[in-house]
This record gives sequence, structure tokens and C-alpha cells, in this order.
Amino acid sequence: MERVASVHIIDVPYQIDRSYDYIIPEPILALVKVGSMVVVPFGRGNKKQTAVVVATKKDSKYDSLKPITDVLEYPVLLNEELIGLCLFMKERCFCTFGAAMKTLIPPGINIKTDEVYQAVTPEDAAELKPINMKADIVYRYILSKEGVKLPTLIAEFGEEVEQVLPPLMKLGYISKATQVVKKINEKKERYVRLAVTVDEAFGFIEAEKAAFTEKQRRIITMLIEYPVISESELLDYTCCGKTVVTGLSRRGIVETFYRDVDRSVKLEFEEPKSFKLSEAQKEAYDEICSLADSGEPKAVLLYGVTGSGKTNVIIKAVKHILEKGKQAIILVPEIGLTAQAVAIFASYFGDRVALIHSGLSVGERIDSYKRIASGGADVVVGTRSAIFAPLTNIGIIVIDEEQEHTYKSERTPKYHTLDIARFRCAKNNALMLLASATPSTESFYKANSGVYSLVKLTERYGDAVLPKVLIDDLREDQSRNSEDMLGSRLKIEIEKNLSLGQQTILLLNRRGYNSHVTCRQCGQTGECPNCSVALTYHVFSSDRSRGGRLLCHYCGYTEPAPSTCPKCGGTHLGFFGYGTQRLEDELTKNFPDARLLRMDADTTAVKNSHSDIYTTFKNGGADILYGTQMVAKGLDFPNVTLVGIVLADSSLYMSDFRANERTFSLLTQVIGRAGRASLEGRAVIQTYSPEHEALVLASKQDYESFYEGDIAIRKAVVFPPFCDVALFTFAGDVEHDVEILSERFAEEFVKAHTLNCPSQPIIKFGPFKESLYKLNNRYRRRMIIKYKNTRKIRALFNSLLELFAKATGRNAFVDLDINPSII
DNA sequence: AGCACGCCGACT
DNA sequence: GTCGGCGTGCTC
Repeated sequence: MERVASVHIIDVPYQIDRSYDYIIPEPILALVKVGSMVVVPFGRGNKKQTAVVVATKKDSKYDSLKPITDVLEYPVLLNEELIGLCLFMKERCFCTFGAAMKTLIPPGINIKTDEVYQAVTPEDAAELKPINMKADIVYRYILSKEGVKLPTLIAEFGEEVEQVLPPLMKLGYISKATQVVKKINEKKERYVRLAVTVDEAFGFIEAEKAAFTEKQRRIITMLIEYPVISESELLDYTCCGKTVVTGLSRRGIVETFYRDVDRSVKLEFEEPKSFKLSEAQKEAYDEICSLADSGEPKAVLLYGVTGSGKTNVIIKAVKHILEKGKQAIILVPEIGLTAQAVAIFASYFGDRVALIHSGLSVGERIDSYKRIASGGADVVVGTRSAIFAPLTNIGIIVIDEEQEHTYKSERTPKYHTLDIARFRCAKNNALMLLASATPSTESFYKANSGVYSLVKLTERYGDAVLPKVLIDDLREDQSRNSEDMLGSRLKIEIEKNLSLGQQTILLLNRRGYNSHVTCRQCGQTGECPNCSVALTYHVFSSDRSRGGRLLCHYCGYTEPAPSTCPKCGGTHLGFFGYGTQRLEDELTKNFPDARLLRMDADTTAVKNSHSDIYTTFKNGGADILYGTQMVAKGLDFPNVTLVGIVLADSSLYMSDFRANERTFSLLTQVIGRAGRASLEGRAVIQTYSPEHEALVLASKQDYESFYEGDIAIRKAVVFPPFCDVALFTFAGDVEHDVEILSERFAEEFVKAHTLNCPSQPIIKFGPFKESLYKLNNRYRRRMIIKYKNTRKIRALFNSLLELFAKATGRNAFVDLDINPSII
């Protein structure tokens, strides 16, 4: 008989997060399974804690086991595979089991518990003899409720109830039980959103100081950051009362609305487009199917040049998987792309498709989750969190644009979606399909060395041809004023497109108006008081006349732009580095009749704005779409024949070892947007470094040459895939404590390494200050370790993190990120 | 983290 | 004599 349960306790700190054995009491033996939520007494004080059963067994190596107090939910929330996944994440990402679990289940599925008093035999109530008046009243009160917390009883009857309860328990009138905190997710909820654009909202915040109270500003700031939020959450976070929202809504700045009781995401069905695979596509499809049907876990990289029709191959492959009775997960890199992905898959697979991404409301997520868990969906489409969809018979996991850094989580647990996909494919004997026109150097290396299978699509589909690309050396353009962002060549091409009625996309990887403001007299630059970065100058439509604002892109801090230097009083302020807002001005000036559409973080913060912009542009509602990298991704725009990269240098010279890869990928993608259909496409790349390799190769769409160069560099200087990278971050608000911590940690690290696993080669860098040393008033230092990810090294990391998790005070703490997307 | 156990100073 | 200071160490 398996009478012992190994459990992981939720909400314990890292250093005590391990499995603990408990004995399962006879009456609940049948209810306790792997994945069950239970309540256990923990620690000296036997504090009641919620825990998850990770295994059951006959006996334990510990002799005195405490019994499980209660089982919470049945049937289980997480199956054996997903429990295994939590343990995997704990070991790989160095998070607690509970933190891993919270990323697997949607927020709002409650796992919090309360200790409550319940009436034992309500139906016999009349026959029980009253003990005394007081006890009788208390008993009847408890009887009328489903479960009452002690504080509620005290509030109702005063402190002295505590004397009445023990006799009632003893006589069997009432009992203690553990209850899951009432679910908030079943009812209809009131939501709040901005009724104005984010630009306007920013303007409002301090435009007229007197016009808004502190609380009102807090609400607006919150809504800018979280466009989808329930009123209760909003009020919680901002510590405001309902009146603040009412006031703002009366002034037309915010609006409230109710979510339907049935919150499931409505899928739009289109008639499935029937299409025929080309010869090359058919070959790719056949190979993918044979891998998927092998009955073993496999991984394949589908490398297809832009326009080769990867999507068609993927649709057919998914269809094949479903026909075999298996399920599919399809991931896209960002929320803005989910709508179209869902539309495509829903047209083929109808209501068997479910959607998961972080932009859904709490209720919507729970509904999707429940539908998937109950077998109501076979195809899950979404962003990285959809990798955790509770499907039980996965046949294929598709990761589109696999090189995108959004697949790496930036929050704890800092998992990489590809690692989770590999785990799930291994458990389900499924196929992991990575698709890209510009695979990550790591993945292409794996495909070349046989770790993944490689399927190539080298021809463009149909009669589409590669766009003609012109690299425009801005240094050579004599007619251009140095203040201008648009060179003469690009202006001519835009003009041409406008007269032909064809559309143009312009990419500029920097939002705001100017990237920094500097005093020409003393050199003072406007800096964020919370972060060590220059503030970006923004001009919002609502305060154009007032001279704009300075904004921190990291913490959101904002202040009115000064007209004189705050340090020396100088009146000659220089505005440097041009962003998308400034581009807007220049476009308006040069092409007064063109219809413009901007897409960047400022214009897409409101829900649905992203897809609204796409739809408007696709339907011909604008001539020029310009913005940050968002414009490079997603929908096909058949009428786009010109792509302009306003400044290709901005992302080239970052210190990160993946900067080249990202630049190449972004340029390739955006260039590929031009001339998809029968119209021939053109691209103009403006740059100050026309000979840069990433740029030259992107203009030829020559991925393989780019890869050869990049992999050679990585091998020479030892970077992934030739090693793993561990990034230890030390942060805190007391600068000196952070420094001490980082040094002590490094010291202990070296000591532990030479002592425990000297045979495991490592290369250590640091600790030193981060390049963005101060962020949100926190000082940050880092230590980088290049190593090979083995169990021994993971154990080393783990022991150090446990040691320092308890040793550190509130002033400084350690964090570890394995293979961070940006170094 | 949280909590009990423990071994030393000023108090009814 | 004891109440309570928070240092130390453990959590199945």
C-alpha cells in the first residue's frame, strides 16, 4: 500500500524548497494522487501549508512522519507530466517548485486556503441538545454558512467565542476544515480601460498639475502599463477607492465595462483556403510527418527563406497530427501575432482551437485553460505561456520564428520555451518543430550537427521574387541636411510609391522624439533619477504646445522637458538621436497628403490596438506604416512594395554577442515584407556603416553565409552553442551591500568550485557593475560564468543560491539567469 | 521565511 | 525567583 506522499510546499523560500514526506491517513488514501493539492502541518509550529503531491510510495527514509491534514481538490489540477515539468523547471531555472507551478496554471485558479469551522451533521441539527445559549447561537450561525473563519466569528460574537468553540468541537457539533479561498473567477467582473490613447494619457498625467490628483495619476499610469485590468485589481494595486475611477470616467479619460459571463474568446472562422503544396513543400511535409509518426521524441528545424510558404507546410503537418488523434501546440513570438495565427488555424480546425496569451483577462485565461484541460481543444495557439497548455496527448509543438528572444522568459522562473518544449516532446513522444527564415545560431548549429533534423525550403513560393535592396550610405548623401532622417534616395522612393498608390513600411528602432537632451554649454544630459540612463524626449499630441516631456523607457518615470539647463541655466539645449515621433514630424512635413500610421510601444499599449493597426493598414487605410520592430512582423501586406530602414546602425553596436544575429534577423524580416505578391518589391537601408556584414548579407537574404560567420566567432570566443552562460545578478537599494554581496558570493563560488567539481571547466567574469548600473533605484552588479550545463554544476549553483538565499538581508539579493537572451 | 527552543538581564 | 531579549537552527 502506498501510504506515504512526497510533497512540495507552495510558498516556501528557495532554501527549504525540497520534497517532504507525509503519511496519508486511511480515510483519504484513495483521494491522494500525484498532483493532488493537500494541506500539511509544517515546521515546529505545524503551520498549515498548501502542498502538491509529487510522488506516492510505500515507506520513507524518515521515521516519524506527520499525517496529511486534508486534500483540497479532486480531480487533480496538474497531471504527472506537468508535475514532472515543475521539478524540471526547479532544477533548470533555479526557482521554487511553487513558482514553477504558478506559471503552469493560470492566475486566478485559487490555491490559497483558509482554516474554517463547519457544522458536522446539519441534517440532525434539530436533535442536538443545546449546551448553553451562547454555544447554541454560535452553532446555528456556523450551520447557516458553508464554512466560517475564526476572525469572522470573532467579529460576529466577540473574543469570547474562542471559549465556546472547543466544547462544540468535542461534542461533535462542528469541525475544523481547510477550504480553498472562494473563487473570484466565477463571477462577472468590472473592468477599466483608457478611453483615450496612451499618448494623450501620458500628456494628461502632468499636463495640468492641478487638474489631476495623485491618485488619479496613479490610476492612469497603471492603465498605461496594464491595459487589461479588472477594477478590483486596479484599485488594489493603486490603493485607491472606487470614486477615483468614477471621477476619471465622468471626465472621459477612462471607461468601465463588464466582461461577459461567458468569457471564452470568440474565434473568427473563415473558409479554409485550399492550397496545394509545391514540390519542395510536399517534400518538407513528408519528412516532417515521418518524423512525427516515428513514435519517438524528435526535433526538426524547418528553415525556409522568406516567402517560401512555411506556414502552409505547418498547417498540413498539424492537420496530419490531428488525423492521427494527437494534439498540437503552435507558438508565435508575440501577442500581436496571435490573432492572425488563431484565425488561420480556426479556419481549418474550427472550435477545436484554443488561445492562450498574457493579454487575456484572468477570466478568459481560466476559461481557455479549463476547456483545454477537459479535452475541449486539440490545437492550442499562443505566446510562450501556451507551452504549458494542459494537453495530454501532444503530437507536435510548433515554435514559429524560433530565434525570437521573447521565447525566453524575463521573469522568474526564467525558462526558455525551447527547453520546455523539448521536455514535453520527450514525455509525449512528440515532434518539436522550429520554424524560421533566420534561425538562431544555436539552433542552426544543432540542426547541422545532427541534434535536430533539418528541413530546408530554399525557393520562394509562387512567382514572388526577392526585393531589390539598396544600401544608402548616409555619409555620401550631400543633399541631405544633417537634421533630416530621410535621405534623398528614400524620399524619392516614398514619393514614387505614393503616386502609384502602393504602400510603404518604414522601420526605426527607437521610440520617442529624441533619445536624449544635452546642454550644449555644460554637457549635462537629462538622466532618470531612478535609473542610470538618459531620458528620452517625447512629444505627445496633447501637449505639443507645451514642449514635451522626458520619459524613462525603463521605469516609466516622466517629467516636463526643461527649457533651460537645470545645472548651468544654459539656454542652448541639444536634442539628439531621433525616434519614431520625430519621424512622424518629418513625414508630415515631406508628404503632407500621405496617410500615416505609427506602430510602437506608445501606440499599441491599449488592447486590440495592435491588430487594429494591422487591419487598417492591410485594408489600405494608410499609405505609410512606420514604427519600431513591430512593423517587421506578422501579416502579409500584399500591397507593400517599399520598405525603408531609416537607420540600420542603431542596433548594430550593442555589446551583446547576439546583436549581429538580431540585426540580421530583423533586417531580413522587414526586407522580406516588400513585394510578396506579383508586385516587385524594393528596400532602402540607410546607414553610416554600409560595409557591415550583417547588413550586407541581410540585403542579399543570405542566411547561410551569415551563419557561417557568426558560428565561427562564437567558436573562437566561446559563446553558445559552445558553452552555457550563467548570469548571476546582485541587486539591492543599498549600493555598498550589493558590492559586498557580489564579492562574497564570487569568493564562495570559487571556493566551492575548486572543492567540489574542479574537473568541470568554467570561465568566470566579474563581478562588475552592470552597464545599466542603477535601475528603478536598485544598484546592480553581475557575474558571468561560462560553463557546460551538467548536473554537477547545477548542484554547485543550487548550493550557493541556497546558502545566499538565507544569508542575505533585505538590502541585497542574488538572482540567476541561465542562458539569458541578452547579456 | 517562520517559529520554537535556549540561555542571559531587569522586574512583580 | 520569572518574564522576555533575540541568537541559532530546523522544517518530512
